[in-house]
Amino acid sequence: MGHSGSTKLLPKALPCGRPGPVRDENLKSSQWRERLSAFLQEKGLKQSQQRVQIAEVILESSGETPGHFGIQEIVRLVQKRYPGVGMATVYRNVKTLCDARVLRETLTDADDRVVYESYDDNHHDHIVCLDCKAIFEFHEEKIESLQDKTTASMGFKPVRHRHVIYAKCDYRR
Amino acid sequence: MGHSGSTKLLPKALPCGRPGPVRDENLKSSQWRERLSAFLQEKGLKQSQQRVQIAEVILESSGETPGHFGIQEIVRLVQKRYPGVGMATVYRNVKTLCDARVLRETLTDADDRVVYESYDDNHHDHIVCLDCKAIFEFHEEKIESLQDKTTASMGFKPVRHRHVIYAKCDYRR
DNA sequence: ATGAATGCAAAGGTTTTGCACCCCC
DNA sequence: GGGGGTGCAAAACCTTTGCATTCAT
Repeated sequence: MGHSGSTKLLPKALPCGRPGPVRDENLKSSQWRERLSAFLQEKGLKQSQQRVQIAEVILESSGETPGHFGIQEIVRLVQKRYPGVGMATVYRNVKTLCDARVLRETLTDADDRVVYESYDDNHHDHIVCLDCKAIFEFHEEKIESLQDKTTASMGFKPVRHRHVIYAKCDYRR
Repeated sequence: MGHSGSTKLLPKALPCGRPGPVRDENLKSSQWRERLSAFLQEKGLKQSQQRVQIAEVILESSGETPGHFGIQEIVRLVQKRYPGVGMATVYRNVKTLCDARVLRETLTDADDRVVYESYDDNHHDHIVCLDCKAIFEFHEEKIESLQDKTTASMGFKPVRHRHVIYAKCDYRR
């Protein structure tokens, strides 16, 4: 469908009336294609049609929950647009796309499932709306630094973290 | 084994030399038994042997990783001490025990698996050691309040959160 | 040409379900 | 006695693997 290298996904209204989550950090079409291409070349892997198609579906699907997908959801979307692509291929390639830093495996949603999102060079954490399941992003530098401080004080070097806030929506009531 | 209603689990040293995680907030034997009993009564559920046995195994297993278990691990431990208890029973009851606030479903570990821990009336978050997989707990009030502030500023009411820091251990090097 | 990638189907693993039997209340 | 609970086995799911075939280089 009419997906250009859309960087900005429109904040379509949610059922509760709130503007949908905005994600304007999505890699541009040119960016991820190049990044993927370079990665595959470097690793001596092949640039198969399917790999690109899978990335396309995830990174350039407009509507819906912008940018956050479970694997089964990805399988469905891919097979809808490109029937014939096998499930195993999707599973194998989602991993590859993560290695290529085109996708990122991220928070587990309210039901503890792994979710994939467009790789974002800027770190962010998530707020999950318990009313409508939409996933929002936030970044609070003060939390980040307190976190590092706390970790260090316990004798650890922080590597990565997962900070998800599950919340109710003010709009709903 | 010699498990009394041990409240304090000894900080057995980890492979890296660090004292193991301490958890002195475990519900005392009398506490959880009472809490479970009350819950079951209130809900019109029955006080089956298995329910108590499962809780016992989880809440009063000394040694090992104090207080943090995956379901399969729970199944194994329960069946070791009480052979004959069916797997389905364990699955069903772990859920019940969570409802009863005797257990809590908590962070997903480094491999994104759900982990259960003794219900703790005081909130805490987790640091997972990427070197030895041990799970530590922390609580930083300043992070908590910033978190609430951020959530509110985005128009949400925080309900719960999951904050896990994956880190490398200073002891190891 | 040739090694990688794919699609399919089978295997593996985990969690849920259906049902006859059992046992708390 | 009756309704929830249990154990077992089957079913449902989800993810990985093996292998013959196809494809990119």
